[in-house]
Amino acid sequence: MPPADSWEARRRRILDRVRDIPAGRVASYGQVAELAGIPRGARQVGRALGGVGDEDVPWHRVVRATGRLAFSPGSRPWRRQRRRLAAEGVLMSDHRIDMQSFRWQPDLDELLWKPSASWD
DNA sequence: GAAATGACGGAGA
DNA sequence: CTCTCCGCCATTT
Repeated sequence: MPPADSWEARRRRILDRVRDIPAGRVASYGQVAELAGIPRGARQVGRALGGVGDEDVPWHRVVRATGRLAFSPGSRPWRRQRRRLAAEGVLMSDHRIDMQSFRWQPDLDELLWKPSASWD
C-alpha cells in the first residue's frame, strides 16, 4: 500500500478545492493550499494546475496573492486567463486584480447564504 | 546524490 | 515601488 498522503492524493485535494471557487471570484495559490490542508504549499498548487488539460478545473480562478497572474504579462497563457476572468466579471486594472473585492472568502459566503443562524 | 527550477508567499532592507 | 533571502517540495538537469 502506498502512503496515505501521496502526491497524487494531495493533487486530487488541490483540484477539488479549485473546483469549489465560484465564478466571479478568485483565490490565491496559498489560499487553495490552506484549504487543501497543505500549509505553505502554494508551489504545489501551481504544480498541480500545471498538469490540468481537459480536466474540468477552473484553473483561471487561481491567481497570485498580490492580484497579479502567475504568467508573464502579455504572454499567451496570461491573455487566456485574463479573458476567462473577464468573462466572469473579474476585471484587471493595470495588470492586476483588486483582491479586496474579488478574493473568495468561503466563510463569508457561508454567512451570506445561511444568515440568522446565530447572530445577535 | 547535488543543484537548479518553478502557474508561490512572506518578511525585511 | 524594487530587490534579496528563505521556506516549501515535485521535478528536472
